[in-house]
Amino acid sequence: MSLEQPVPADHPETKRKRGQGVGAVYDTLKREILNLTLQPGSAIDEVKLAERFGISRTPVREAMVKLAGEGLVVTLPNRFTIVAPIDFPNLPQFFDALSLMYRVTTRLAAANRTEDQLAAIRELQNGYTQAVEARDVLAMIEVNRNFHAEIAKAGKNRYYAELFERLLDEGRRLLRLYYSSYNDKLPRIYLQEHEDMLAAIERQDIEAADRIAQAHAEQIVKQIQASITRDHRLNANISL
Amino acid sequence: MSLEQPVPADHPETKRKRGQGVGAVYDTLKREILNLTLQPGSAIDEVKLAERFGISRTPVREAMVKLAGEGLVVTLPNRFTIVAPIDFPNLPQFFDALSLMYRVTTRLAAANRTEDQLAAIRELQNGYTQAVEARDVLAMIEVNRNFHAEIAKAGKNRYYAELFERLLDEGRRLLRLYYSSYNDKLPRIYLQEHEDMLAAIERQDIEAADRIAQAHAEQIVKQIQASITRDHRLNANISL
DNA sequence: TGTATTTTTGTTGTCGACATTAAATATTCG
DNA sequence: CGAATATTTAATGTCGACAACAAAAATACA
Repeated sequence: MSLEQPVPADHPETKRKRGQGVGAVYDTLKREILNLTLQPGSAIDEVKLAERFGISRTPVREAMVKLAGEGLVVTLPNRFTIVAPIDFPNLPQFFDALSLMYRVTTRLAAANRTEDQLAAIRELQNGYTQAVEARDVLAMIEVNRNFHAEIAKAGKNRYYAELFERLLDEGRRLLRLYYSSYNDKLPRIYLQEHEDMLAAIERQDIEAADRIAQAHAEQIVKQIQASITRDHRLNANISL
Repeated sequence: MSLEQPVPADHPETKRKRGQGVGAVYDTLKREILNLTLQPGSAIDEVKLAERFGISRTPVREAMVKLAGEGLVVTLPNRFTIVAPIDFPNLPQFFDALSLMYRVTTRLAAANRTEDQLAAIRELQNGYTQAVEARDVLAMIEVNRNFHAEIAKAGKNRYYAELFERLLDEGRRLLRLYYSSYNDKLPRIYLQEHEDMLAAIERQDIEAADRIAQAHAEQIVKQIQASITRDHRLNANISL
């Protein structure tokens, strides 16, 4: 089940400056993992990657170590490195942590946001609106992530922001998995919830921000869970 | 201000098996950073490390990348890697996140602990008692960290557990900084609080666990803040 | 024919060497 | 003598090569 076209070649002839190879591999791999361009569980070939980027294996390996540190890939010693599988049995814990981070970061944003940060968040909300109108699911998922990441940044707690970004990234894979086709209803609900969230942050209403964030989290969790249940039923039918 | 004797040589002649070099460097560096054996902000020499462990620079660098991913070191491109400085202006956010993780992990532990995990936690509490009796500050700090990390593990949420461990580690440096000499009063307070916490987890009293964890967090935060204030006053006097 | 052992194959983990970079030092010129 | 420039120095980031390792394939043996 390939969700995307074959990966365009990254012009290995493009001369990269010294010290940028690791970052290039890291960024590209991360994007491809979160977009499900690289299938969870699939093996990653160091040599091919090195050839693709026109560099040696050393910087490729360093990029792998970074990705492994964030749990995006898993290294099997002396064998290979695989794209981190999606850990379905772990989803309840994931949702729990995600919900808490939604709440905490939105609360803090309401308390600590500056005008500039408010504007940055609003800018992303505009981008989300455009993505909905363009029916561009990919863009919606990405902008949604950045919207909440920006709120976390405005909350000014890097520990929460970091964990939240990790959770949002992991969530991107789940959303990508279940919302590959456009569905009209959901995005509009989220749109309104984002609007309310933004308003609460603007008027620095911490308790309202908390309530809205909690509701928003529940909404999303419910949707993903429903999608998974639906998916399981489909699979069950196939095996009949 | 050296807090420890010169580092004992790690027997470079000790033949390590292939694939263990990175781990050895990582573990050793991590311990030395958290013990303040390596001073925050001090430079780390890749070549010397390679010589010390009797390996080449490649695995040393991979260990650095891992440490950098956890925020324990900071890499200055094309220059050197330094031990992560202690970010004092960031302490309020640190305390906020630490307190929340104390609460969340203790709550979850009360809800989800198995008998085995309960036993493991109690075992660590015994170790803490011994460290207090032996007036061994170093051991107290380390066992304290492991005690709470074990509680987090019993809570069965790896996202919380991971963040919490990172915070506890960072906390170790602060404690090490301010409690290098033994003070009789504090450890006994913590001892009692740990006892209460363990009891709440045992009888699966979630609300009590939460309350105790919150109080425990406040206690610790207050102590560290007081130490820092005291320290600042000392410094202020010096500059008079 | 099925199982145990050896050989082959592909990939990893590590090494020593080298070019690139930025600071430190020496040199030039006003 | 002092500031700007050139040179040296020291450490990094990267490379190509090689040996160790684990799976797969081939072979031997019961």
